[in-house]
Amino acid sequence: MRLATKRTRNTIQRKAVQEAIHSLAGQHPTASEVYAAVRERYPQLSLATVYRALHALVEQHAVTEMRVENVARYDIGMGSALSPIACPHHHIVCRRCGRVTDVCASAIPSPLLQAIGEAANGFQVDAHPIQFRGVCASCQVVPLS
Amino acid sequence: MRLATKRTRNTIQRKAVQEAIHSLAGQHPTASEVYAAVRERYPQLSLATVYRALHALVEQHAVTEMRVENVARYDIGMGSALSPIACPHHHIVCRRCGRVTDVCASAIPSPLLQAIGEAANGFQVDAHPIQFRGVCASCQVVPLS
DNA sequence: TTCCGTGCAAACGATTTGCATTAGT
DNA sequence: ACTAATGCAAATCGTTTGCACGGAA
Repeated sequence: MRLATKRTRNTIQRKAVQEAIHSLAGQHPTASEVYAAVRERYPQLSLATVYRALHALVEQHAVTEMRVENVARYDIGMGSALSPIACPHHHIVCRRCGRVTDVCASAIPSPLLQAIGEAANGFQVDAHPIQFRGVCASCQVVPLS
Repeated sequence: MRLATKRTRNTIQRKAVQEAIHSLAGQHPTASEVYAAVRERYPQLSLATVYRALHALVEQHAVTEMRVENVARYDIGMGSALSPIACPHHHIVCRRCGRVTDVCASAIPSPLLQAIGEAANGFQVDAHPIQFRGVCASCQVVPLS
């Protein structure tokens, strides 16, 4: 279990990770993808530091984390002005190519979520992010294997 | 990538795994939890075999697989008569304790899913399973850390 | 008699951590 | 100065795989 520490110092590495996340906004990069992006500018920066910076940024809500098929993916926090969807949103994962698309959270009426919560023994359901699966537009034209 | 093979032989190990899944129905056990259950009766059965059996059973739709926070969890296939919810259903994961609860899929109207798909550049959204997050009834009474 | 399935151990990919060192504050 | 953050390598966790053997078909 990762325990919340101060995490306050503004190091160049942390700034670099934040920049990378911004430059990859909407692409939901994995830690390794962030690492690759960061390395173009700071080749000495280590993967462990990327992980630690990502955790710090998640704690500060500057970055959001999601998990798809065993790997963590990241995106800019909802507060960020650079976000393609700078509001609460859901995620749709393509069952074929694995890409993640955002959808504004307003799509799902909250009475529906309450009903679902009651159907689940009194669960209090989060309004977002809800994770959907499906087939994205580009994969729909590809014949299945 | 795991390629689909014959997987036809009815070994005692495979039957043991299937029984374990049935005895743990509705609990969404991990592979290790299935392993522990199976070992009570067959102490020599290996973890690798549990994984292989689970994959085989998923292929045959006798078992369903889901992923929560980096680990695969399993449940009996929807066709099974022993299922507490023997129909298409969604999953709600408790953000505090991690437990997974099923909710019948009929709760979400399909026009809504279509609208969501269109909002996501023409995604074709699966009717189930949709993964929700929230706080389960028992965790709601526990004060946050 | 085929080969598929098993058990074991080693390999794997993603993530975390211990430790000595560096660098924000 | 104080101490959080870094870089490296080793450790950990869940899962998969190579290989020789055993048991369904």
